[in-house]
Amino acid sequence: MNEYDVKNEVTDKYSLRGRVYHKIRDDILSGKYKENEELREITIGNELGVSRTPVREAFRQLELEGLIQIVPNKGAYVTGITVKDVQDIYQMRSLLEGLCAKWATEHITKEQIEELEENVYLSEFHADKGHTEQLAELDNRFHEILYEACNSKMLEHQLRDYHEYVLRVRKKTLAKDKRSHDSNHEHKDILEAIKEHDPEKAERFANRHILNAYDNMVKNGLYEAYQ
Amino acid sequence: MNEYDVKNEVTDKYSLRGRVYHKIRDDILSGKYKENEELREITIGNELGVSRTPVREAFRQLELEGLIQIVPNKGAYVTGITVKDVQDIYQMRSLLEGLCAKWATEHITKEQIEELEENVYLSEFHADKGHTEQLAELDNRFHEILYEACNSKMLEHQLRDYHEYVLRVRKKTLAKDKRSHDSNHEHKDILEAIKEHDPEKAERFANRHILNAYDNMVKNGLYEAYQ
DNA sequence: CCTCGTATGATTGTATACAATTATACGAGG
DNA sequence: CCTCGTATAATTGTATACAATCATACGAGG
Repeated sequence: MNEYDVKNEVTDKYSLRGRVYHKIRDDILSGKYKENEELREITIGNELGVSRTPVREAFRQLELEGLIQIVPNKGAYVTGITVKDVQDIYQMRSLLEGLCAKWATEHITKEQIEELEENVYLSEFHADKGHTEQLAELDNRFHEILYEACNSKMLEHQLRDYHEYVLRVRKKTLAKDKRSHDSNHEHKDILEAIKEHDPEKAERFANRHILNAYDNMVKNGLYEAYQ
Repeated sequence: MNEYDVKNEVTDKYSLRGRVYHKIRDDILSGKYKENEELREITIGNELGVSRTPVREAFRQLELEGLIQIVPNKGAYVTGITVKDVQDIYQMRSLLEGLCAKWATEHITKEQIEELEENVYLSEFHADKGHTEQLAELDNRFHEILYEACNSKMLEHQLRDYHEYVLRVRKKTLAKDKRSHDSNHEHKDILEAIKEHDPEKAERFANRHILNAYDNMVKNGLYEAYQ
């Protein structure tokens, strides 16, 4: 985790705006707010015990993300996230995670490779034991290392965004024992390709990895909440 | 242009926040604000004749885009955009524009195809005449149609973002007569693949199109402003 | 009964006041 | 001379007051 994110985390934790932002975001992603529902600044402010100012700032961010739509002088309306949105993001992520793995192959450090190796090793252990919480954390970290290693601020930023977007869905997916072993194996493949300095191979494995995660999700009907 | 964007345009035109947001954004992208420069709410507010409130809201959006970094209780610092950022975005765009063309092939309407045909035809004319303004507009529109046709809110949103990002650079690139003809030809190739209902072919052509645009930009050293 | 205009209330847009936090300067103590 | 702590100034964070805008209700006029 780099400096940028540490600071963002601080913001989110300690500022009202950050808390409001995440609260609304979660409520939209979790389906608490329905499509086209109108969000009133004062109502949400009262619910969270803050004034309109932090709520407004949170609205502006959510608008930019496309989660709500603001009509001037009128109101904020939930855009929400559909099954198709999740599906599309997985397709887009597949391509970009591939690019990330490719670039990471060319820029990764010794230390990062070692952390990936440790990560893969530990994941195997926790998968055997069925420790879903730790698995989710390790999976996060595996991808996070690649994001850092790809040496592209833009790609890193983008993939983190998508990653967060599908985090809820992904966590459920990994809860399935079978998938967690497959996922580990795919991580191992990506790591091997990186160690062999074969960027194209790493790209293909990473592509496949995301698509497999998506297929598994569909097969298990684990994204019904997003209808 | 869909309903969503019409409304956003209204926002940007008539609200102080929208104007402030675009002003700062342009100033960062054009290099007026240097890397790591501190942006003070009150200073910018005074410059634009508005209070801190709209400035703050604009800051929040810029932070989410990664153009500035906000340190709590301290200040906002310009992250800026480097040559490498532009380069990376072109690589990412290449993949996503490919995906967009692929999906567009599967969902495009008769009317959209007709508009593309008209677009390509008109572009040839303006390229001959050296009408750079119209060419830029037509090029925008060509990609815009594909974004609409791809039938994915997420991908559409993302590509519009990137497109805006590199707009300044791209406009300069098209000013070169040679490139504008090549670009038109590539547009024609994409359109033909779509008409043949060959998604993979459309994807490859779109991939190539963006990479060519990038290569041309590098070759002409047209992105020096972003050093 | 319908249409249009106006009045009224609700909501967002903006400005500003005040609180909290941070950085800096400066002096006491060692 | 250096270190540490405190006071002060500057800046952001938040709340609130007021302005502008929009939606609705209602009544006059046809």
